[in-house]
Amino acid sequence: MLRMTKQADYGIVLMTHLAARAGRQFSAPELAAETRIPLPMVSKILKLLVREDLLVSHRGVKGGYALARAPRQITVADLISALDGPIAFTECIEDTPGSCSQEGICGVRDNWQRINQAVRHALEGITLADLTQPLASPLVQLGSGRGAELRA
Amino acid sequence: MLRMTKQADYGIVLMTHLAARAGRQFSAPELAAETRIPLPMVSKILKLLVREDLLVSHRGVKGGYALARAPRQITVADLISALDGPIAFTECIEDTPGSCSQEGICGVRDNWQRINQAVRHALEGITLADLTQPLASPLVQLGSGRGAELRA
DNA sequence: CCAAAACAGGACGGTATTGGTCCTGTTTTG
DNA sequence: CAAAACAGGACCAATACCGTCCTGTTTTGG
Ligand code: FES
Ligand code: FES
Repeated sequence: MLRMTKQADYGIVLMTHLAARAGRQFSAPELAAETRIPLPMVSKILKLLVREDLLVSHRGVKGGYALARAPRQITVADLISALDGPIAFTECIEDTPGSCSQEGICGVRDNWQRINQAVRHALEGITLADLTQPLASPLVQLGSGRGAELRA
Repeated sequence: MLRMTKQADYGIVLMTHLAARAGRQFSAPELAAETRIPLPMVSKILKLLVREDLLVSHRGVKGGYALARAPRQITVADLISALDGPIAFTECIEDTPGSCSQEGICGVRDNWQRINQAVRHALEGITLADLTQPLASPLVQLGSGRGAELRA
């Protein structure tokens, strides 16, 4: 089906929520209530995002989470990498040779890179700031944005 | 980890192999031998690709498979859709309302589309023809025009 | 100084999806 | 009519994911 994990999905919802109300600080229970995402999940996800330096946390009774950078400087690619691990869309991207049995005879090796780049590039082209804007011209910042250049 | 399934991975290898030697017809055992992919898998995948009209098959003793269209008209997106199902990168793309619990309060709804489009677009931008070319300047054939702005 | 609220960091099991094999047809060649 | 190859599924084993829970540690404020 080719989809990202629910963790990343949730993560984007949470971060968007946070970005739309930037400045303030939100606790996990608070975010869970507002997004209707089960609290344990919210908690788990936020913790991961802190470790990846996309959020900063404040402990204690009046604790909570806030964005670590400006919305414009957090991309969807960042979020997905943080929550689902590196964007290794195809199998043979590891730079370590020998990891793939094909290697010697494989005619696509280099092309995997190409595909990975394309996807990564597309995801890097979308920031949290973009996601908070209600998308004025419907779906058409694509051609002008990243990703199109891949094609020529 | 965000990767496509092995089926799609294999599929791309197989199709690239086929595209590089277009015109001819290859049997499943033949392809299995040349790509070192287990025969049952090869068979399974090729059958799927036939159903999706990306390959044409010929039965009988001297049977085999050949591309259904020109390499330039088969995109990586086609292959992935055929083998892994529709590219529904995020959860809430179904146009049928009610499929998501968030719906009412969700501020990202429209943005899922944006993300999906970006990924799909990127994958539609790569054709089999591209994959058969050994990619001259390493990963930098981005702006069709030779070595202009890349720099850095 | 202590209790409550919130973050930190893992461990854990149930479930869905995938990867891979195999079996039983049907079509074609010679 | 036998062999080679495609067609179409059924079928498990392993894996990854989703979601929960438990045991700390830090901060607030009475
Ligand atoms: S498939 Fe692994 S190197 Fe090509
Ligand atoms: S998350 Fe489903 S509609 Fe927004």
